Amino acid sequence: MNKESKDAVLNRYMAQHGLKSTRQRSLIIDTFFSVGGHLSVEELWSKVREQDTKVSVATVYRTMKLLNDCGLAHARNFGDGQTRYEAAAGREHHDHLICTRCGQIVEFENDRIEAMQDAVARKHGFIVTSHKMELYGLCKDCQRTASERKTEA
Amino acid sequence: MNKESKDAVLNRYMAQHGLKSTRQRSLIIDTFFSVGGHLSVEELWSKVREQDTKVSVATVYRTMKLLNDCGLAHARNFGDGQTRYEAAAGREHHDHLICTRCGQIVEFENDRIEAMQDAVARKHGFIVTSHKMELYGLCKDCQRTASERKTEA
DNA sequence: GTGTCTGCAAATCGTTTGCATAGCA
DNA sequence: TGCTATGCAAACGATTTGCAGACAC
Repeated sequence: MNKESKDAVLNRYMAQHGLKSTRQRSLIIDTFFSVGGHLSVEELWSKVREQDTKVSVATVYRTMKLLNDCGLAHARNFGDGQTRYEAAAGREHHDHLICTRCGQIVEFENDRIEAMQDAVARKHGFIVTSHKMELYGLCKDCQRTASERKTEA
Repeated sequence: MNKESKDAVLNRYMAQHGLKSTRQRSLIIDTFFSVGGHLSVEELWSKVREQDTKVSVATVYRTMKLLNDCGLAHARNFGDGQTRYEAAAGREHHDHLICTRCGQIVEFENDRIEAMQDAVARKHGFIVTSHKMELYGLCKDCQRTASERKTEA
């Protein structure tokens, strides 16, 4: 059903904007949703080229912008210099835990933090429309690696 | 006294790394700390050039990287495509409220949110070393502007 | 002196765009 | 047919780098 509503959103959006469905677009979109995670355009492009060598980066950029505009994907920026996209259809808002050693990204959500953010904003006269919260640190595995290294040294 | 410790940190860092104090570096650093706020390299460069027309952007980039490395400045990324720097010496950790209409940036800190972030991370096996939290929305003035517009329309 | 800086311009990196051609409806 | 999409390569904006001369110590 998630699948259906995704296609529905996409079809409606494309119809409303006079956009056409093409082989490349479908391939890119299918690949994006089937791979999942937080993909950079570069990564997605290489996945797509496993199916069709001729697709250009430009098309991947254009398609991801389209998915972002119709709300099916969210552009994210984790400080590594490239934009990453994540699937957004019917998903709750969430934030990220990022391991600075291995790059693993874990999603989480916490209503109490969100409520407190609103409270802080209100105190400063702001009305919050969106926010970004990223926690950087070491995941369980990398903590172990780090302590092993210390022991070895 | 803040000034003294800043210079102390800088001098120690420069001595340890065999770096030299130059006219341009001093000018850039002084300008950065005296202007304050969240400066892009471009903005800082233009301020610096009011004093010395000959300074190149490259030097400003190199100097800000230096300040960042020795911990006196923090690089920030508010999604407008350019890196912004803020003074960091002896300041508490804080987060940002950003007005999406006028670009105003307000700093705030909230220990309870930070505590909850740590708790969430722990639940996922992470140890947090740093984080980024930005709340985007409308500041008081821009809310008024927005509602006036609605009234006019 | 000698090794670090600086300015300049060229290079890079991620991303966007113009244009002629290919493709969907 | 008519209009959108694609691929390509050139254009972009922010940032970095190689190099020869300038400067600090």
